[in-house]
Amino acid sequence: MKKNKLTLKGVADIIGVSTATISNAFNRPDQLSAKKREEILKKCEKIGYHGPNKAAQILRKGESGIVALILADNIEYMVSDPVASTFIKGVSRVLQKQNKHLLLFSGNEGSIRDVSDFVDGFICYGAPQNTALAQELKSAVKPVVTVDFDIEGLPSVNIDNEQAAFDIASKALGYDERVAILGLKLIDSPTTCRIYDSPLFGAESSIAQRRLQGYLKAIEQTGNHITNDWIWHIPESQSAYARQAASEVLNCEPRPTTILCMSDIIALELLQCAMAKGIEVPASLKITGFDGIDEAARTRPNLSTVCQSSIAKGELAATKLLENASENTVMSYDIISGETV
Amino acid sequence: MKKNKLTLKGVADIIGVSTATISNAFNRPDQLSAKKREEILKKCEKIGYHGPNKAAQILRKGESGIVALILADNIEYMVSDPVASTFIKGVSRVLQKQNKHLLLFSGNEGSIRDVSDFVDGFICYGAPQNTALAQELKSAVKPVVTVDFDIEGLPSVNIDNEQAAFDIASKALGYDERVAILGLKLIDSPTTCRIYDSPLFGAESSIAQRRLQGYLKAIEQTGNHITNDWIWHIPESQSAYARQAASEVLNCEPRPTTILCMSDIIALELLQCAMAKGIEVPASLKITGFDGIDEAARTRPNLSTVCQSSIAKGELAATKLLENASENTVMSYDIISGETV
DNA sequence: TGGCGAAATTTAATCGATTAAGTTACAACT
DNA sequence: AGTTGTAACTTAATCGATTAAATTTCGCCA
Repeated sequence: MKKNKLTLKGVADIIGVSTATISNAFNRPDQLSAKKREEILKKCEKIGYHGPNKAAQILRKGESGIVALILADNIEYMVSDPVASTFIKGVSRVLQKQNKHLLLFSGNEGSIRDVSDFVDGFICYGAPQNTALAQELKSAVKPVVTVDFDIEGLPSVNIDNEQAAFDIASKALGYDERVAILGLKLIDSPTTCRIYDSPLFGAESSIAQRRLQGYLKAIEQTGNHITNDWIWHIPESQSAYARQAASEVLNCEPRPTTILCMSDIIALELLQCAMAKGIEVPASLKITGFDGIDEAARTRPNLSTVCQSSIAKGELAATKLLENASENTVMSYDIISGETV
Repeated sequence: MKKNKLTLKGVADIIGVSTATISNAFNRPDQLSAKKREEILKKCEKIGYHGPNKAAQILRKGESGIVALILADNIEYMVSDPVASTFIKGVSRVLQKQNKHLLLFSGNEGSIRDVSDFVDGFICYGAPQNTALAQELKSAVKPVVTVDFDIEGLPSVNIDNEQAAFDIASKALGYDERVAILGLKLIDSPTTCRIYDSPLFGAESSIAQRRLQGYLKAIEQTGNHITNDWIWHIPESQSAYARQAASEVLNCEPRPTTILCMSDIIALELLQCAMAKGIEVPASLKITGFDGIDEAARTRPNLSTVCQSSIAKGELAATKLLENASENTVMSYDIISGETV
């Protein structure tokens, strides 16, 4: 932790050229002769000047090479969720390749203005819980790419959640089913519960709403029906929250014959509960998941689910941001025919 | 994405006071009357000036509120490893509480000088693979805290890896054992292999070396012995890498009676391979892990391992950095008596 | 009313660069 | 030789703040 007080000015004095020339040697090779450039760089190396101060560059150039990844839920949860962390992987892979840096930002705390002055843009993963954030994104000074939700006017990366939900549900549903749904973030409640008549969550249309629409459509088209008290709200895609819903839904009398889950984590937890109770899957209970996490393919029986590539999503989001693209992208997905339907 | 061209100077002109006063209103309440301060803040709010530009502050004040977390392996791997991501959780929890921001930095690429000018400090998690990084940390201009390894002169957070390894191995070892070790990052090789006579990895003493010392000591003290060809090197704590080593070690003739694994991920993979082969654990094969990840407690049989709190480690590392502490901290660990020894 | 000290506010230097515009040097051409 | 064009550098304004030091204001008391 030693102090090096070398500045462009100082170095310029030592070497005997102007600050502009040194700056150009580092940033704009075409502005000086290759020979002088070599010479300058070599001398800088020798006296221990490792290039222009980054903080000053950020101020002057207005760009830092830092991209903020806003995790709509808190960071704590996100890094342990397989889907989210795979997404982060994708983002970081692209950023690294382009020599950019990744700042992790919690959507549930603080304002993006805290960092807006020194980041080059935002990737927001997942629909914001607090509407203030959505508002801030809308009026952000720096470019924004949204993922897994939409905000009017901002470029986004999504799959067609409604269609995907419709597809997987259609695959599962027979003619005369009792259907339940284990939904993710459907309403504004921090605890697992049935939704009954609660208003659906979020002004901005979220993946939860889209998936729900898809499910409902499939249920209707297959001639089945469902009431709100057989729709559960789970606040986060974690086993602990899912367990409670799983237990409740499996205790219903009569028991559902098909349960549509809005994430694999939820579905796997449900599957485990069902097996512990000796319920045969899929013979007397069909289960569908959503996401296509690795673990879903490894379990026995393996899960029927919608597989989307989180890593590709991350890569695409980062690429769009860096390229300042403005259109929305709808990615493809795969319906996995597992052993649970 | 609209442009707001408000600067301190502009605001000062509008409101009719000096730039210093506005700056003080935001940063140093004691420098002006409470009344005027209120008035200024209110007016700023009205004209849409949300406080001093952060980029300029970073340059002027020399602090940004950004902490860089260097992941010695690449980010990609780290966010999916349960131990590392739990650590990140701990770090982010503390930073968030103090209104600091988290920058994720890959240890295997680029120089920390790329960010040194605009971060307030570094937390380096895990021993650097490239020695250049170790060198850079040593001479870093900003504060550094190392975790799970040591660099002379820098504050660190560790458990006593040698003692812990000794403890867990001692628990497993009987009098007349055939012992094998599945080691993590023992040598400088990107593939899984036996170490034979390869030189051990890393100039800086790493957790791998310490754990190995602990194992060897326990092996010796219990009157057993081991040769290098029964020590495996696994480059990263991932199932895929572990699988190969597990398969090899279980095919040895005669088969080891005790296998010491340097991570839970490795141990769990080994356990699974063993069970698939119909080997009875612990009756004919004892297994120990390291780390104490949640999953290790949930498997059947549950794993005998060393449990260290990654979240506490993360919190402590962040706290030390923010407090500019300079001493080393040795954290405690628990020996988990599972069903695999 | 004048004087004094503390509080409030302003002045101006500084943080460390980038870059448009201006200057100098020099080779090439008529 | 004189002109011209281009390459190579330098000058100086600017990015948007912070803060020590200087100045002004003001309350209070003799």
